[in-house]
Amino acid sequence: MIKIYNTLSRSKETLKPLKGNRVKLFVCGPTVYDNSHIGHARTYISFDVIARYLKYHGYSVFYLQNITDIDDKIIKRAKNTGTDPLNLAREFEAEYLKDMKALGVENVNLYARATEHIKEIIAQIETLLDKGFVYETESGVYFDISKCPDFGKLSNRKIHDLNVHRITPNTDKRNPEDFALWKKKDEEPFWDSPWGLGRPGWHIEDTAITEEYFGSQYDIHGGGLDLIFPHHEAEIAQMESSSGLKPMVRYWMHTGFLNVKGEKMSKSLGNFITIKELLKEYPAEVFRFFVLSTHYRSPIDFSQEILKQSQNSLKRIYKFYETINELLNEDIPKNGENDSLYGELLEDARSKFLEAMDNDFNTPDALSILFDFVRETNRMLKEKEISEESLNNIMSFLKEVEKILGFNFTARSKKSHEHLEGELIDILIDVRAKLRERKNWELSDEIRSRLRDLDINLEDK
RNA sequence: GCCAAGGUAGCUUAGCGGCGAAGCGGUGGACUGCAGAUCCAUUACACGGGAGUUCAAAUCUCUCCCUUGGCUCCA
Repeated sequence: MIKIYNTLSRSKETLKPLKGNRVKLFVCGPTVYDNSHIGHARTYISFDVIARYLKYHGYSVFYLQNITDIDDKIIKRAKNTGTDPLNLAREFEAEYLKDMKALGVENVNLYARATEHIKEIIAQIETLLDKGFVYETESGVYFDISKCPDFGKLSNRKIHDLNVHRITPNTDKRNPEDFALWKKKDEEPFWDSPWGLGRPGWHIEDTAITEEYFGSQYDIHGGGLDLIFPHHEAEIAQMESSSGLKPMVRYWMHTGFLNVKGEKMSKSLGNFITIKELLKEYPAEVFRFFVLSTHYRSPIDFSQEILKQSQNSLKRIYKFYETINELLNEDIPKNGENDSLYGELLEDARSKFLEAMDNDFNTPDALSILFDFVRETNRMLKEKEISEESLNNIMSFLKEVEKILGFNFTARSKKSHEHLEGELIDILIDVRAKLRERKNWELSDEIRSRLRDLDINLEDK
């Protein structure tokens, strides 16, 4: 039984999908006007593991993500760089997908672009107009928040609390809190609509897209903590008003921020590190470990030092994998008298590991159980002979773990043996040079002749 | 002002009513020709301050302090 912390109820609830074992998961995707930073990566890695675990648990997951490819920021950036907004969006969408691939985020079934769902967006706005929840002005179409008494239920806000504004509200709205569904624009990029040329507001694309692929009600909606208000609040207002069905989403999940020196990492603060920059210095799995060593809802503070710690911690698990792997290549008995001892240890670890994951995807807890298992097994290996069967069982558990958490122990072992040839030869050459300095001709000649056997010819000047 | 998240050993974090947690780091030891890995031990008076509830509180209540975020675009 999986428990999920639901932002809406502020408590953990047992996951019960709307239909059988099918889970419809939607996570807000990026606005593609620039390279993504590691704060975004934190969120997408978190949901990657969530999707992985749901699948492991036997759910059939439809993981949908939108791509915001039309937006003021995109247009502004395009203007500044003298490019076409939609081309710019395509370019950074490709970069985003590359970044995700590099991070091992690979469980999204469908990416849906806002600009390819203009028809659905318009249809939804029309429904809302017919039902009287929205109104048209000279500048666009707006949602009338006063028609939606439970607006604010996700962020625990009352409409009358929303009277502090740091920017001057657009004056042709009825209430300052009303938000745009359609912005009338006579400048490209624009689309034709019943209200003239223009482009969609930010919130409407998500509900139009989810309605198209999921229907008006679905299981899980995720995103960063910063989207709760106003974005997700607006989504609820749009979808529940348009369909008349509540709730639009059964479980709202929000990831905590990634901070740097206690401050939120964000584009506007300029304190961000892009995913590409990060991956130049550290392997993706180190960052993944760093993300998973904190619960997805907690804030996480980024620094080089902590990443170094993560790297060391992860090494411990990798070493353990290698130990098991090496033992498997040795000549050992198929079965042994200690099988039940090893089996007990393993089953205990496995059930606790899964229990931790069941509990709102508590990856730090799960990792700590894994470390316990590593230590205890290492200890037992020193004293009790292990059999092939026990080793195989441990190995299959490690494979489960790597699949759930998205690590790749095997590839890592391989990687360390690739592209190594040249460097190994350099070492031999260096050592041989030192031997020759000491006039140890016998050993240096042996190195040369054995390399020649491998078709590698060294010629001394 | 209003909402939200957080303050747990040197560091990063689990735990969220009752057996003094995990990893990293430090120190000592075992094993090694040496190193590494591994194991053992140890280091850590652990729970922001104060009051209360309870047989029992890091865990519940109240209050105060500190940090961060949202109320504007934001994963």
